[in-house]
Amino acid sequence: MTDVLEMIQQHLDQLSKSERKVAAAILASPETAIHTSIASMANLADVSEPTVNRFCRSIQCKGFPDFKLKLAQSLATNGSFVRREIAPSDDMGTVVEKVVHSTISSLQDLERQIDLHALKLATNILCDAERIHFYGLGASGPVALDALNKFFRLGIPVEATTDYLMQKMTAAMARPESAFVVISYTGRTQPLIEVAGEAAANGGRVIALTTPGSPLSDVATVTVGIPARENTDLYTPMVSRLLHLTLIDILLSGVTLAKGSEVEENFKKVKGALASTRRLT
Amino acid sequence: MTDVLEMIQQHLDQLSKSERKVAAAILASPETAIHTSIASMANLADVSEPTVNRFCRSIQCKGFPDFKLKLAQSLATNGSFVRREIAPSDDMGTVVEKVVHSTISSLQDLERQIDLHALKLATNILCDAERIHFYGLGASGPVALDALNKFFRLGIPVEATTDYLMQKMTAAMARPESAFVVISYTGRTQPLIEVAGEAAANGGRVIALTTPGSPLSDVATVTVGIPARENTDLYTPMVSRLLHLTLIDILLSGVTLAKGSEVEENFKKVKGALASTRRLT
DNA sequence: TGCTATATTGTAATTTAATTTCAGGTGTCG
DNA sequence: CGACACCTGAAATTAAATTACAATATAGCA
Repeated sequence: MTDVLEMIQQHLDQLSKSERKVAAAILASPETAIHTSIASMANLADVSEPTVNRFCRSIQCKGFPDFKLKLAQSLATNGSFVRREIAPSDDMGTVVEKVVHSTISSLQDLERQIDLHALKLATNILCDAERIHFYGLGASGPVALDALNKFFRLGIPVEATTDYLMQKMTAAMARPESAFVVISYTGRTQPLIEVAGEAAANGGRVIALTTPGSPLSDVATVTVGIPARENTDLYTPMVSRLLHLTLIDILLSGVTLAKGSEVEENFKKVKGALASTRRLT
Repeated sequence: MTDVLEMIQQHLDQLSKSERKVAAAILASPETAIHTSIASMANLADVSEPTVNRFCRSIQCKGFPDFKLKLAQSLATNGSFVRREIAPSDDMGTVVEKVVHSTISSLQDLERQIDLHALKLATNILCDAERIHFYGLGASGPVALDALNKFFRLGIPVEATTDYLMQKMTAAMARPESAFVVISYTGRTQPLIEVAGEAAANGGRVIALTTPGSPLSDVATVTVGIPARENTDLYTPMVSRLLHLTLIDILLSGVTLAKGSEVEENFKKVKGALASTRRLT
């Protein structure tokens, strides 16, 4: 489902002056927009009724009623998961609710904002790679290790390096057949930028799992990620890893699909190997 | 917000015969109901237009348009996050959507099914602990390491052990002031059950992040987790770590709240230390 | 069984809302 | 400065929803 509010933002520059007035009025209070007729909507935006109608058409709706419907839907989906700070007075149930909802909200942001083209590029690089390196420092270290756990099932050599010196050494040996997935939430961690740059300079394909437009992003072949959210609150749960893990899930799913049957038997082998470590009762 | 579909079910016995026909038609395919006029709706239900209108009034709506709006909203909130398997024909956008929605759906399950009492107990154990150990093997290893990254800010000794022998050794030295967080999705990994049992036998407090009722759960002081979901699909993204990371977020939030101001300054120190590794441009 | 009272339903009229048409205006570019 | 394209809104048209009312069915009761 395509979100209407998003649609408005996207088409904002393609709208005429009066149509923009309508957009502004709706963005100012979407809740009211749902419950008013086209006439009062025209009043609120200080334009004529046909203009409101044209506005609806401009953002890919059949008409005003259709627009109201779509708006109601997107408010229903977006409104239910909000990011709220945890307060000292919260009980356990509230903490659970706030953490989970914040996480869901971030995932929704991810879905909306992710660059599909970049994702496709990254998938292609990973598919073609003869060897994959995952780099992470600090909080992103475990993310790299997790990626290792998932990707080694592809049946090609995969490494996760969380040690700066090891990263330097492996980056020095980069070749065009090597893919490097460099993980950093802010994309401003100096040592990581350095090794990513070296890997790229030596011919390696570098996929940055980071904030687009960040210094790390600049040295990478392709950047996969969404803008970092300012995070001033002490109690704010750290959703960055969650997002990166999900991105890695997405990349793995994409690669698995592309590689098809040759990978499936690897999955089965791994499942078999694990079975013997399990206790049934 | 009161759900319309729910409303229909509730008022079903208070509706007249023809109105029930309308209800049936709508429940049969709510999606169509949104996009049709009152006239065609009357046709579908084989009743007259005013009857459709009366039906809307009976279920606490102002009229047919209002009903359509409410219906659209409740469909948007309830139906939108479903777990769907990834198919070879999916394009990148669909893969993203399916992975993200599956993840969100799992998080919603977590919110609904989590045992708040167990969570509170676990938080208390962690608050009282003088030392915290995180144990994980295989895919849960990175989760343990991630927990380390988050919890060391509490200012007490924290360790993450992903090596079976190291786990055996540290478990042997367990004391009542030590808390052990043992992470396993299925709760059936034999070596982990063993070390968790040893830690408990030596007097340690053992928090199991795993499936309730599993063998690991049996040896633990308290179990935090939700039932494992059968996972037969090859392409199904692995959401278990996501859930465990979120649970750790929740635990940390709980402990941070309980400890209050003494922890806050630690957070600030950590932020300061990281700042110097960042590049601003 | 047959009658009345009440509730239910549909037809037609009315009202309301949304859309289209068209004319007047505004800005732009040669 | 004039011609063209493009906004914009007034008025007309069309479509949709609602109301009023009449017809029909249904239940209760003698």
